Amino acid sequence: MKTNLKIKVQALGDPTRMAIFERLERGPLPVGEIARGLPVTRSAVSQHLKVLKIVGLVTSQRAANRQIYRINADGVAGLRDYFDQFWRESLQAFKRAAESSLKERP
Amino acid sequence: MKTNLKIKVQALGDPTRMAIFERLERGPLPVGEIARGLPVTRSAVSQHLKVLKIVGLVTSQRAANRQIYRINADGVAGLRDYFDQFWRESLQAFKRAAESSLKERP
DNA sequence: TTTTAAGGTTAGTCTTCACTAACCGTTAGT
DNA sequence: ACTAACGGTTAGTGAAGACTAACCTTAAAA
Repeated sequence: MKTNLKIKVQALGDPTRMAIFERLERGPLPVGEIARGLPVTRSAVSQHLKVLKIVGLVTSQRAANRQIYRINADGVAGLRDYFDQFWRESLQAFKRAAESSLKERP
Repeated sequence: MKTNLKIKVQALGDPTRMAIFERLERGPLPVGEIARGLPVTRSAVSQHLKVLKIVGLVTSQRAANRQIYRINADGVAGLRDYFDQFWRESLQAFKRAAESSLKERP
């Protein structure tokens, strides 16, 4: 599942998609509601939601006429875990580097 | 500092930049070493490193001829914290939604 | 001093992709 | 059945930016 992480980051790399993503943080919303307040057309929002859904950052569920989108918490957890792991690894690398440079000039 | 988060994600949204970023996970490297093994020229790598540096994901330090790049752990921690916070918030929103729908059909 | 290697910068090209407009299907209300 | 609202899809366009090539500076080695 590590492969998916890159395309998730890639998906959020677009500012509009990031804005949509943040709009869903507080709870599920229909497409029209998401589009309201964004400086792009509903069509653009729809396309972005499609991408976010494909990469696993949101899910959708229809209620009659409406399509309700919500955050996929598991997808977000994956991102957090990735950066947490990355952070740990780079910190460890930093320690190793500090120790070896300490040996060079004791 | 929350503003920086978006441009950090935006920076990592580019696959090549992500590859460079991951290349530095295990420890600091000079530019040439980073470029080695990547399917782009050293010039491209240099430009990408400039972006990563501006957004605060890497730092650089010169050693004689070479420019050594390393991960900025604080920058990564910011990303992790953001997604962790986002994850918590969306989970909470999910619980709220589940509870209210429970009241509707008891 | 000349040479070699390392890295940053710039100009220009080319590809990617975000966006709009127009259209279609679907559902609920009249 | 007709209408209105909600969403998804497509084609075409435009702009952002990733990339290369050429050039520059700097530092160490010859």
